Amino acid sequence: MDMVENEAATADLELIVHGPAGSSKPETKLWLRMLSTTKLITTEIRRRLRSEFGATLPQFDLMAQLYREKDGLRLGELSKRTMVTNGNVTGLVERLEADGLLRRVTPDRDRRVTVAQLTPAGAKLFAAMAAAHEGWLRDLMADVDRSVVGGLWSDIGKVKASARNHLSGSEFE
Amino acid sequence: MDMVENEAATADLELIVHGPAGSSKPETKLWLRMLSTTKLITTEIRRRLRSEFGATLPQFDLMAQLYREKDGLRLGELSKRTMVTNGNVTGLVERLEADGLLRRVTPDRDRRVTVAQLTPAGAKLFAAMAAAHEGWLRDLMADVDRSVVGGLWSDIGKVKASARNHLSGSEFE
DNA sequence: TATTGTTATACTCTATAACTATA
DNA sequence: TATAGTTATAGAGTATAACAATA
Repeated sequence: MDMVENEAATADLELIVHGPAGSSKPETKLWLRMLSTTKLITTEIRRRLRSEFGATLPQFDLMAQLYREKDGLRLGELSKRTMVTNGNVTGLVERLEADGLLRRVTPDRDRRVTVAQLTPAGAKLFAAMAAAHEGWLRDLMADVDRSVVGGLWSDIGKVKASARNHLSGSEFE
Repeated sequence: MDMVENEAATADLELIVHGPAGSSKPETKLWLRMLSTTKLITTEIRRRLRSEFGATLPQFDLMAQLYREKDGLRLGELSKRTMVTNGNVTGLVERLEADGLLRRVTPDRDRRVTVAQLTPAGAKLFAAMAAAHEGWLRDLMADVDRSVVGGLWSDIGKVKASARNHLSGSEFE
């Protein structure tokens, strides 16, 4: 990931919708800036998760939820927290279970329920991924902050100003 | 998309990596906030693009690039701008061409090159999508700004403060 | 030989809906 | 009847690498 490409891609995305820079509404500009930034970062994070840990971002998200809940979570709750549909949570969980990273348990009190929880191997792997992840972010944000964060700062100010015009009881400031 | 779910998802993502709120580094917090926000918005944008226009977000991105370049773009350039690999650009372009939204042309001066350009139908469809898109964003940002934008504002300030400690010649402010 | 695209492959994700078992 | 998950299906996206045509 290099600086030149970052800036090029950011500039492109700013201009996606309505041509010349500055012509979009503040909401749109903020959104495009966040979209380009998160795309740059997620692409790189995904690449590293895959090459170094054999994991995907959705899997990382799911494991993160379970890591915080030592007793595990029901699949429906996992679905809500990860914003992934029930049916697709089943598939995600199956792949992780096949790798020995989590297990599924059905409690006797309600046999409709399935609770997923990390195995020791899963918890260990997640801890390693999270640690690496933190370091990656520090580096990646350092790459993008000069070109993007300053712009975000400015865009957010405009969205806030714009929001004051049609929101009552604003919680800003 | 409702407010309660937005806030829940945001809160969850903030806590993904290191447990209690506030324990993560500023870069990580900003990143998690942007990730949760963009995920909420992209999910909804993708849903509406599909149901109202039969398009995907990558297709929208690609068409946006071509919309700005009436003479078209070489596939390699399209690949760079959309951050999609060459091989996958071929697939994207093929699907759009099959729908009559763009055409591929090979210039005589260099027969290795393929230039893609929107057809009139493609330009018309993109204009309609972009207009709708702008309205969707205004609504969606209004939904999330109270809970998220204020937090972004605060997080960015911390990243900037943190960056001042290891960047020379900062372009902030 | 280097460049531009294409093809091939394998997996994963996403969306939708029908279905099963349990309550 | 309602709820929790599972299964089925179809389409797209993503990553990698080998390949063909042209320069």
